[in-house]
Amino acid sequence: MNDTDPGAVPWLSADEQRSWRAFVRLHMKLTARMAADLQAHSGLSSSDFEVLVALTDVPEGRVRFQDLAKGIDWEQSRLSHQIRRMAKRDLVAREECEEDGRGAYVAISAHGRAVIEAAAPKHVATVRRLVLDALTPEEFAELGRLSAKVTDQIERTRP
Amino acid sequence: MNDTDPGAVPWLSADEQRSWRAFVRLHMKLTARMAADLQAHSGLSSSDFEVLVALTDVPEGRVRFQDLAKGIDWEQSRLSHQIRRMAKRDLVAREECEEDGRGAYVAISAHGRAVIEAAAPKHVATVRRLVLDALTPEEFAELGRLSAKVTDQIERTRP
DNA sequence: ACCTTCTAGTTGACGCGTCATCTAACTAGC
DNA sequence: GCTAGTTAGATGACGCGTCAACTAGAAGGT
Repeated sequence: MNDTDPGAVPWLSADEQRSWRAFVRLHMKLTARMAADLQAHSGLSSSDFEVLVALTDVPEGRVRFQDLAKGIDWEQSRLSHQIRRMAKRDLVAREECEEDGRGAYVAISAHGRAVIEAAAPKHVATVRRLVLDALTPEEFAELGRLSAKVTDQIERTRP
Repeated sequence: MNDTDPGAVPWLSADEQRSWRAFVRLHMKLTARMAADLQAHSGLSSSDFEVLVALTDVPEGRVRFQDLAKGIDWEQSRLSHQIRRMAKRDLVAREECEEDGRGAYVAISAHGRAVIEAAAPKHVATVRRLVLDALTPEEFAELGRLSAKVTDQIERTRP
């Protein structure tokens, strides 16, 4: 925990540390605010939102569990729990799968569709207000570019 | 959910959407990987780590609950739960506060100190490997600058 | 047909974070 | 001193996410 500790793995320089902390701080603040906003305006958690968006992205409004999990990069068990809770609130419904007796579809409900269609524009507005409006278009593009670059590195560096 | 929907709040352009999704994806991947890494190498959660870092940042190694909560920007109740769990694992200890009968200190234990001192260099190495190494110094500085800019905007825009 | 093996999804336990609520102790005004 | 209001922190309930079993159906070889 000491920068001058000899023989230690090099700590971050003051500049690096400042950048890193700014970055971490942004993560914290942004996720917290987006979640609060979504909850306040639409009664949805970020997870609810993510699932509903994925379901409205396919025309039929229903997807196999497995495919949905892959699509949003979730563990399958997490999805199972989430869908159970969402079904209880009538945002989605489980449906049997005729082709494969083990499988199941998760389908968006009419209510779920209404909720997500009301929530989405507010969500976009929040993204605009909190992020897009803070940056020039060039800066925002750069942020995206740098993000992609780091993500690539993360995926290249296998655990 | 439709870009061409007239009268709707403007959705993001294709470019904007690509940048935004890259950014969100980075958040997801990075937090997941960092947490997994920390857990694997040191048996600590990100929360554990954050608390221990805050505690080693003060020379006495003990801080009042309230101050600690403010320092790491946590809800007081969250901290209370977290400290209870950490105390059970002998990473920290509660200590009474003589000056204020309501108050309490949370103090890092010898074991906690050993754990964090082993964990910190590995954590820094991971940050370097996953993020710093993906970018030029200029790019990393730019990432920090943009992060700070957006964070400012978020804090300016009060909920 | 039978038996392994794989795959789809579920479930229960447990750690985590939030919210609302509670207790105890400090502070101010009288 | 007493009382009202505030502050420090704890606690219980509940939703969430992970991990490790577990169930049931599909596939493929014999």
